Amino acid sequence: MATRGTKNTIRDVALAAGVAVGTVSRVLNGHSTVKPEIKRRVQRAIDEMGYSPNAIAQSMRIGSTFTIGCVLREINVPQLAGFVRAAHDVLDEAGFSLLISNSEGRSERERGLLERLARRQADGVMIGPYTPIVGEFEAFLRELGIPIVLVDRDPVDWADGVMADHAGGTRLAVEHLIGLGHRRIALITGEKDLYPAKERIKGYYKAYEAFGLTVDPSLVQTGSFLPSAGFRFASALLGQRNPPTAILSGGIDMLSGVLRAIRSRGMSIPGDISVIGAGNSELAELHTPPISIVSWDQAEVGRVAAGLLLDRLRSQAAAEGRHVLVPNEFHLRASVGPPRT
Amino acid sequence: MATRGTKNTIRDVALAAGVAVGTVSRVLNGHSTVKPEIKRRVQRAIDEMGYSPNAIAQSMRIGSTFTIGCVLREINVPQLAGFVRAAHDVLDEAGFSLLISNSEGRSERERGLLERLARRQADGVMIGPYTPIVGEFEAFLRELGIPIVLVDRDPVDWADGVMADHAGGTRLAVEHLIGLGHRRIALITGEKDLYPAKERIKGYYKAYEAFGLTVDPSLVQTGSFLPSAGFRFASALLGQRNPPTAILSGGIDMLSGVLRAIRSRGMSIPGDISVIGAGNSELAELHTPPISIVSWDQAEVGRVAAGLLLDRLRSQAAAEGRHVLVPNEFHLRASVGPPRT
DNA sequence: CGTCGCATATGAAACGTTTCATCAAATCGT
DNA sequence: ACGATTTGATGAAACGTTTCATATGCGACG
Repeated sequence: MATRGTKNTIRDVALAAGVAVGTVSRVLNGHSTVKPEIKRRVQRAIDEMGYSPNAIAQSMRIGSTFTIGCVLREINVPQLAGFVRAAHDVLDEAGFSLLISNSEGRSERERGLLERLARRQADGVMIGPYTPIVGEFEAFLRELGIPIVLVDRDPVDWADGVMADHAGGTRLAVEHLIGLGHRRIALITGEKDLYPAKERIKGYYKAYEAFGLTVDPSLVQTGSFLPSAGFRFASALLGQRNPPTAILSGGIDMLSGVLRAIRSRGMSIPGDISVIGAGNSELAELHTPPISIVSWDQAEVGRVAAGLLLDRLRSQAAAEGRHVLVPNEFHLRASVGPPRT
Repeated sequence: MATRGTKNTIRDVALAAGVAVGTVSRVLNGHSTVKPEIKRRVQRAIDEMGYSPNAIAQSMRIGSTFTIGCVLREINVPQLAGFVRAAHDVLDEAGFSLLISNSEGRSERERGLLERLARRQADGVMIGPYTPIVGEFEAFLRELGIPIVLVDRDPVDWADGVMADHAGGTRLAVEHLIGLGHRRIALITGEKDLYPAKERIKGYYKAYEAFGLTVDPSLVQTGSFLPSAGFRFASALLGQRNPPTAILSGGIDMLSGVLRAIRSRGMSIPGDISVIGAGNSELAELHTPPISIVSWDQAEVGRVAAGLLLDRLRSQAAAEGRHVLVPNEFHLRASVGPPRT
């Protein structure tokens, strides 16, 4: 209840209760046996002076900070915020705090942030790095000495990972389009060596193969997940001599750029072009017409990532990395129709 | 470069360099004078063993953690994520880390999270509490002993604050509607004692007064900022015997609910009803028709919040709380038209 | 030539916990 | 009633830093 100007310590509590600091500590941590009468006395002292233990000092002693770091490209995009939110809930429940940061997809920032997390003795890290996890950067990650969960990245055997099955979802979507008669289907997505882009391309090719068709490589545009890239790629594709009849927007926040590009050319959806996005959003749902999407449960990805980390922290067993694949679904909405003939 | 299995400490560095730990510390912190030759020797030892200081131990000693906490209702809504993002950038620049958490607008969670931040010795907190800042909760906040920046809440003299001028923006919007001939304008917004709601109501009334009109109180629906409330309130209003001809959605993530409600009744915008949202979003921008909005610069709010906190940390001077009002603008888009007569 | 002062390096204390080896007191069995 | 055992409290060490009061070496000055 009461509060001094100056923070009081376990020593003050011990003094007030007339016991040794060790005893207060045992009471605080419910350790072994403390005589009920002493326990009450200590408890009362604690309550009266509104004492609560200094977590930094505890961390220093026990070597664990109950802090998890999270390094993503951009927490400002709703999908990733959804991931963070879900992971937060799981961690919070377990008494862990979440330290977040934006890498902006820049390599040196990713390194810097991770070094900071290591210095701060974070107990674990969730990260979806843009730096390729090979060679020097891979060594760097391993030597950090912190359990890592990779988020939507190629699985490695020395770390846990969660991924969404972009290949599967993309394949469903493309097959649907082909079934409708589309033969010129564009796929735009991010840096092509990054898992989500790579998998979408893979799914795209598989669909074409399944129908015995050959891909026009000029219809696959890759390089950046940014909305601005969505606009740029879509504009370029639509301006071609022989434009696509359908566009797959293969990045969680690229859809708005693609829609702007279509709109700026005065084209209609799905009359002039069919559109499919990646990841659900209010935009996709409430757009006119509603945009079909390939989607997965972002919250589930967050929960799994946090869960894997907690598991690893509990059982120090340095088992092999575990990898969880979250399924992808194709949601058909009015933005998809047969190609204009 | 090299890395031992076990983390090495300043002691190891001292040993390797053949100096005392104090000397290593002085080198690390660029303190006073160290003979160049010694400095080189120490630096080399540091580099060779890839040593980096344990931030927890540093915090313990110097009493500062370089950590800022952030407690919001829901980081999953893009507007708030935008706030977090901007604040993060400013803090990151200054070497601070950001600890985030979701209060879900629940009082006991807010308290719990703040207690946790205090235990962790956070250097400051940014918070937009849902618990009214009076009486016991106010005392609790003050006694936390951590600098606080209130985000979009009523200003108090003992803490800094950033607010958006919702009253001004709402007034502009309502005046525009009245000017177009609207007389039955609905305002839906959150818990009516919370700053953003209260201000919007204030602006709404001011606009009516400015035109010498009287308000039909049944058109002002308050109680929750959730999208689901947007749907509920809008549905109720549209179902009235004498429905409004315009709706102001007075909550950053209520618009989708309002739009769903309008859609579910098969009404057209702006033919049957004019719509204005709060806070810009891809949804508002790319909707058909685009939705007019009352908006403010969320990133600016985040930057200011972080800036106020850093200022306060630097100059321990316990000056009075400073308060920054971020302006609101009305963006007219196609979702607004004259009322059907 | 002795002493003062300055430049630098040292070692120990301190930050607030937890834990562990002791130690004192109480309880038990015979 | 007395040694053996258990129960429960104690005090100090340890975690990895920073900092501060000393200590040492060295050139300069009277």
